[in-house]
Amino acid sequence: MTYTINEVAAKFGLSAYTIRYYDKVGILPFVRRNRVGNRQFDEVDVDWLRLVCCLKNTGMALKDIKTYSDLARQGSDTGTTRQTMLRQHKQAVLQQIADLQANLELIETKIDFYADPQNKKLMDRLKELEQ
Amino acid sequence: MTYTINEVAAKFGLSAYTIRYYDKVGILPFVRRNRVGNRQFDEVDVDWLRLVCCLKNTGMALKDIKTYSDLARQGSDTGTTRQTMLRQHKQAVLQQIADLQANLELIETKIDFYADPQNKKLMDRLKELEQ
DNA sequence: GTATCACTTAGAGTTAACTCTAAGTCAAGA
DNA sequence: TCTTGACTTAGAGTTAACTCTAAGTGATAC
Repeated sequence: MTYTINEVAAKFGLSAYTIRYYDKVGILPFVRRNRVGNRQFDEVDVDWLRLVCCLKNTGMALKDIKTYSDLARQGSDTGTTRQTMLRQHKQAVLQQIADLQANLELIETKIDFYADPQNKKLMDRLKELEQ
Repeated sequence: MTYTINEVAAKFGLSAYTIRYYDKVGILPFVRRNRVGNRQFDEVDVDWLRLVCCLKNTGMALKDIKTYSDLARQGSDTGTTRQTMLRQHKQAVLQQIADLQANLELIETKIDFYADPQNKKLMDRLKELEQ
């Protein structure tokens, strides 16, 4: 089973432009072409793109995904280097989650603040300045 | 107690350029100036900037933070509207955390994949193509 | 009094990540 | 055969969020 560029784009909620852009910057190293020259994505390519999207959606910059892709293109000798990259990225993701949870507390505090009518005056900086 | 632009920049890990940019786009609506015209941040401004950073760091676009700021500038009548914005943003943040946790699983799977020497061949797409 | 320093402004430049346009190729259907 | 549709490319344009430059002001240090 193979997929066209529009099929994989739909599968991952991306545009065909984006997929071509990813190919252009070199993070889709294995995608082959049919006789006409159109990209033909197989299951391995789809799995690869899933990982690319995962790394992108967890905040990895495309230039770092490129580094990772270049290692993959070099073959299995780079396995431990790739693993190290993912381990470090995992820590970054854990940190992101912790940061989001900390920020969530401030957002919740602020929501509660608006719920209390006693705070009406504090919601209005200009009134404060008049005094 | 008041702070200069460089002091608040340091406090929040931003550059003075960024603070001026935030002021320019209108998300620091209450900051006053001293006789010379320099920005003078008081505790309320610092609290406001803390919230701005919180919203920015949880993925709210500056144009939405601007909308929120404009509401704040209009006074306490907009309290419930602001609360609604924060409630919706809270849901978006919870979704982000859930998405990060889901992506984390794929990253962990991939780390484990690299840990198993049995997968050496699968790490090398080119070898696969030779067969 | 002059140099230095921290600030000011308007506006230009940068970067990442797309997003689109224009021109072209090929295959299938009427 | 002609048109339609899905793809191709190179390269230009867009957007968000800064980031910096140039020129200027006013207070303090020598």
